[in-house]
Amino acid sequence: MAEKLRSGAMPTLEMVAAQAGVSRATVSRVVNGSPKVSADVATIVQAAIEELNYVPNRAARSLVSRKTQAIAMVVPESAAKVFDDPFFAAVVQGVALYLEDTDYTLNMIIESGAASHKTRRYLLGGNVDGALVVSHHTGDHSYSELSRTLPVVFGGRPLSDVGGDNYYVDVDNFAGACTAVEHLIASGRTKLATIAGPQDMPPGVDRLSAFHATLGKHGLTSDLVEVGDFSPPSGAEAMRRLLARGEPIDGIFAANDQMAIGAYSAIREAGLSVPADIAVVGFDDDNYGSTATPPLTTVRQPSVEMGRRMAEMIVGLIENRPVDTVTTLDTELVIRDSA
Amino acid sequence: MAEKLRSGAMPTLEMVAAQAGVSRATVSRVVNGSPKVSADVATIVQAAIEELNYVPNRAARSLVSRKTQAIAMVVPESAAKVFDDPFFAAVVQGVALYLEDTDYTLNMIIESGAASHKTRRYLLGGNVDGALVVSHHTGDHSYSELSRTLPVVFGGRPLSDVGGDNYYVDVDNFAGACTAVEHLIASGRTKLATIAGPQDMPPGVDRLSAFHATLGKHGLTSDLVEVGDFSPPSGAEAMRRLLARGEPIDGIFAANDQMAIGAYSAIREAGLSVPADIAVVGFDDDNYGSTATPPLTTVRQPSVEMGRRMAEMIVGLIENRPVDTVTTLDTELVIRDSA
DNA sequence: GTGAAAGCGCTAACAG
DNA sequence: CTGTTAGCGCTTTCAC
Repeated sequence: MAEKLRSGAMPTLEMVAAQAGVSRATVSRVVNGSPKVSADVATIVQAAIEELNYVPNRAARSLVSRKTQAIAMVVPESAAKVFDDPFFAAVVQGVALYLEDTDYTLNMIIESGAASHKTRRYLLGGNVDGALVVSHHTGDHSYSELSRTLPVVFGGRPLSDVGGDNYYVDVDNFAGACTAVEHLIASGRTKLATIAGPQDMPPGVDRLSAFHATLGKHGLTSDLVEVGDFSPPSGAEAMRRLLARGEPIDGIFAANDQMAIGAYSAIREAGLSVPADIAVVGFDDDNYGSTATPPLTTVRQPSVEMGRRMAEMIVGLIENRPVDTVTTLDTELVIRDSA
Repeated sequence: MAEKLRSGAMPTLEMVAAQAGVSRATVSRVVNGSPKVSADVATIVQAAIEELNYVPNRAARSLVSRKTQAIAMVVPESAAKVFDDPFFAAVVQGVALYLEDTDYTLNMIIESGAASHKTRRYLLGGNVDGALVVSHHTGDHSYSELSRTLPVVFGGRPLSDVGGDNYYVDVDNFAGACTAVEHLIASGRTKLATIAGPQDMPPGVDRLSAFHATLGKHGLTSDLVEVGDFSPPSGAEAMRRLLARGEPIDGIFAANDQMAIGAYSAIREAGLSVPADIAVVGFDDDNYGSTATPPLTTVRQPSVEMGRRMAEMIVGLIENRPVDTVTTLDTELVIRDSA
């Protein structure tokens, strides 16, 4: 055994066993915290582990346990989007933060267009124990089928939750949008308009219906609705169309901050000012809004928390713990200077 | 062998061998593209692989090859920073995009403060073949020592590159800042000031020295320098201090966009306007600047490309290909409305 | 060119 | 409680 100990390479379980004068099985038990090991032996083994600075080999462990201790995070292809949307970074952060305290590893996969097939192969190839799919804005659940083979948790409500068997965590878009519109009304604005998000995305749909619902609740109505694609330019366009209608507008609810910022410029172009002439409230609370002039009143969504929950959920699923199918997170109105 | 084929589980190399009527060794050779396999046999095997939808088991492969085919991406702890700095998201994206075409997997590790020890353990525990460390703004290379044991590539020049043996890719901060200041001068501004970044971070240092150097080149000088910490509020503070000096200023170069945006508000507070009274140019070209009013003239740094290069570098290092120690990326002046 | 055999480091029955 | 015995799925000499 002396020969083995002298090896400068990474220490193996066997070396620890030799060092501690026990069998590999015992070392394995200690490493895995098995209860059936006498305290003293455990101590000896622990010492040997420390001394040798032993770290279990993941590959070997995976091979036999059929578990990879890895979780994939699939981010939609649209390279540009990941780059422009601070939301993703926040979610990833939440996930990583949660996983930090577990034995799981986070494998990032950014879908590069046509490589979707490759991604599937990877996910189904036994490379990970579970997958997290962020489809927040798109509601695209083309990975739904995967969940039959692999635990999958989505970020954002599926567009069509057929079967209702998808696990996901989402933000309460409807309620959040309601508080936004309520705020506008509470501050005395009555001629409201909205820049809605794409109507094929859950957040787009929910935030718009909340607009109408809240108006209705106060005996108001509005057909001043223009749709954008969540980008700043689209927000500006939508605002111009709204203004072009010639009807009076004193408050606008934009389905996200980026579009709200776009609206700012259109409003200024028209010689109007925020919030004196038109109050604006957005949704998301990303840095587009917080650093704008004037700082944007908006609805904050707990992105980091969302990531954390997704991670918690997938781990629970992997380890066969009971997990709620859907988790809905609350939003919070952040009042700044635009409304 | 019939029994084995009927298994619904993941197909193994052995099953493919049986299906193709060859030995496992041969299948392995085909899978790994070994040249010494007759074309016809290779075809048969390929067919079997297709038919069974075989995907090699990573763990098993790693176990014997001593390679994990995984690369870690270590992002500094400061949770807030990752969230606020679009730069990170872009770099991660670049890395993921490059790796997409390789057989490597990206393991994201966000350092949660004290867990640094855990991270080291993970990196040294043979879990990855190499590591990418993003220390862009901080220049913190506390992982330098690791590179003696594991291939490591840094994002951003080390604060002190002792030994000069660190591999890293960086952006040409000095040259970039020069173009910014040149632009200011070219547009007729002569009373220049700068909001510098922290002087314990390479970008902070380089961008400031470029400011002085460019001024000098044109026979100008300026002691109108205030330091910020790269955040919007710090930019506002710095601008106020600059203004409070009472000396005339008609152009300011901010070491990054976030501080430039902060400066905007301080300038407005003072009843001045951008760019009429004071021209402003930033650095980074993130969405803080592009969506501001007026849109910020700035120096774009190729963040995605930086990630791509880092990935390329680490893979090269892992596979023992000759790799340049340092890669410096060029920047580009983006002229918008603020200067 | 192709097959046989020997593990890689670890866990999991199964005996004692 | 602890040791023995088999492999997990794959690569890789070493013969043929």
